[in-house]
Amino acid sequence: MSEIILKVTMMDIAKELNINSATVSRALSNHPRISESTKQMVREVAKKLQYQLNKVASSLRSGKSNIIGVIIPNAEINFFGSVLHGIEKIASENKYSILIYQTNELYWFDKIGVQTFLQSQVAGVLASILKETINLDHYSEIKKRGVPLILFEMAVDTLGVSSVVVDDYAGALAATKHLVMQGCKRIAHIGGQQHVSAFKQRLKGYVDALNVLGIQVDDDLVVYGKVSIESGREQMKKLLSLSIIPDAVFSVEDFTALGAMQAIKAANKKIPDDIAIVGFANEPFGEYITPTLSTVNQQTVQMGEEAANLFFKSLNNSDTEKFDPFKMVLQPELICRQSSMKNYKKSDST
Amino acid sequence: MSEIILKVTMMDIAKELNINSATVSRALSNHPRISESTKQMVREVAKKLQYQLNKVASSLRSGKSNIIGVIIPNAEINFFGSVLHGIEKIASENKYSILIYQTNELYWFDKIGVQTFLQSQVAGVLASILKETINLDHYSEIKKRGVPLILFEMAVDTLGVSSVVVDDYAGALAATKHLVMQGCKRIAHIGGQQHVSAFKQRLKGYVDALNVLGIQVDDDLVVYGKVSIESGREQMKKLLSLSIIPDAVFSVEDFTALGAMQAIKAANKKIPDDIAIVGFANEPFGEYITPTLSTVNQQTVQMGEEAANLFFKSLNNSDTEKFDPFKMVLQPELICRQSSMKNYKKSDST
DNA sequence: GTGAAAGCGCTAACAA
DNA sequence: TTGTTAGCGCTTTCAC
Repeated sequence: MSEIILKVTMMDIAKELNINSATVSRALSNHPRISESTKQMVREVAKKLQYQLNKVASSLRSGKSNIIGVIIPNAEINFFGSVLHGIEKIASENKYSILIYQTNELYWFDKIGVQTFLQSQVAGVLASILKETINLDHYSEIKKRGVPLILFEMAVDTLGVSSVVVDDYAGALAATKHLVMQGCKRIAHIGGQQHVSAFKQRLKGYVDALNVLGIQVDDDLVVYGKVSIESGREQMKKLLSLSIIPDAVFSVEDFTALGAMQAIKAANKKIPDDIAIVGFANEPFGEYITPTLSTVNQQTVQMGEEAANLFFKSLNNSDTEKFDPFKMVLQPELICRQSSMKNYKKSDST
Repeated sequence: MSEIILKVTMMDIAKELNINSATVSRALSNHPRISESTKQMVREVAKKLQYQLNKVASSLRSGKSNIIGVIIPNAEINFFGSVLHGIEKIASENKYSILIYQTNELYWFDKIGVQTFLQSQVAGVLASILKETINLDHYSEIKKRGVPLILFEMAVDTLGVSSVVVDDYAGALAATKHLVMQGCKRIAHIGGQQHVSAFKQRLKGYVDALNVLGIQVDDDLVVYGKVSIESGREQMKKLLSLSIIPDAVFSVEDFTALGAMQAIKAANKKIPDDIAIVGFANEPFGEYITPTLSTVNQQTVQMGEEAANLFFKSLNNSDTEKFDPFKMVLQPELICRQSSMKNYKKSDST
């Protein structure tokens, strides 16, 4: 149990077999010009001595590493845990490891994270950049040093790097159309901070859906708040105080939708019969509340997978030619649950 | 924008200043016996040339790395995202980076993860071992190679390593006592798979709480299922079919509790008036369902932080003396919400 | 098909 | 206070 395994190197294997350490290296990496018999012997001794490759030395010598750096705001947030899962899955399949760094949405941390990754000689960086971005110099430094950079969740066109984002506009369009199809006539929108482009796109989708379907957009029915339960509650109260209240709400985000639902219930209105509601983000709780919340799924795991895939593609292409930045836009999925289904079958869900 | 930063080494700085690269190394690491003026000059040139330390070379030479490997089942699961957040926070504060690996609860992945970490020369490994563990040889190999190993969520006494766990017994005790204090007389328990020690401890806490308070444990009121909504629903139906139904349920886990709540509602019983209920895990949804779910908080972020702290402690102590394995037991926190508060104030929560 | 030798970029022991 | 030298463990020319 407590015996200690000493450091064993290729040199040790070479000595044991009276061969050169270069041959050992070649044998272990399955070099074509090494005889099967030698490979066999080397593998046996390696196993006997419990040899483990020293990736640090290997990486230094070859100038290549198989580590990808991932920058996220916070691993505790469901969205990023999911993306991380997707990234690690693909990386793992390609025998790459994942180094993570949390920015906590702070510029300073973000900058240190990038620097640490660069010093660690990562093969690439996958990052979700800050919502409030002042300065992107540290990101262009990644590019300048020849390290592939892929963005997810947010795209920054000026950086000239590939990115994976979800089509917020299409999601909002689908959600709003769905409410119209349910027979809703006065559809309100609780919007988010308009300097966040995703929230702006969702507003645009809402407006365009109504326009396309020949419904006049009523400015009174569009209110703005932050992404929080409290804010949703407040904004909904405003909507409920209108002379003619809405019969549906498309909310920019699930937590805001939750707050709105609380306000609707407090006003003794029925969901979805009096007011139908659709959120955005597919937060896990939506499936468990009463009524269950219709929402838009952002394909988070797929986002991570595609970001990782883009990285591996850029690895292969960089050998031959310049790899053009590619913006991958994932199509979100409308999830219709009780909160927006006027004729839903009552179930025993909570 | 598109200019390229060439690889610049300590040698480049040394040449520029006509000094030795060893002096550069010492200056940059703030060695005490280097003059302030030299340090100043070196730092200036380093900045001018946009020098970045090559941690791979540094690590190979010094034999030390500042990377910690973290093994978790799945980053998508809330619990582990939280723990990861805690670990990364402490690691980051100590200028360490985090390499992650997901096992997906598969032995084979687990083994590969450990091997990858060892090859990457990590300074330590923090791991949540598999629920169903057959073979722990790869974990004892970590120890044999002199790499500190800390377990979280699950402890394995035979491995002789430090661990951070939550006191399941105390949590169950508190939850059950709370139900008694609410005036409940017939308290049922929906248990989990009894080969999982955490679930066993929760059953024990339930039994002991009743015993201590002089309440006879009724075997009919203890049922077992898996950790899932469906299972909770099924087990609750069993309890509801008893000739005298329970007036409270302590459920082994929040999802099971959610299923139970659905079954109670389907049977047209009121929560908590007819049947009060407490879960375990503090899943986010508990705050948002109707009624809000009382539960036991497992201190996940703190678990990660303490695991990382234990690692850093073992780093310091290993220099002087053998570091004794230490089992840190976190005290869980009972969160009383509507589902168990017989006299709760009606609020507008959803 | 294998060996010899050099060197990736850094740090640490030993000199001076 | 700084320089010299060696070498961490590996891979990769260039030989043969």
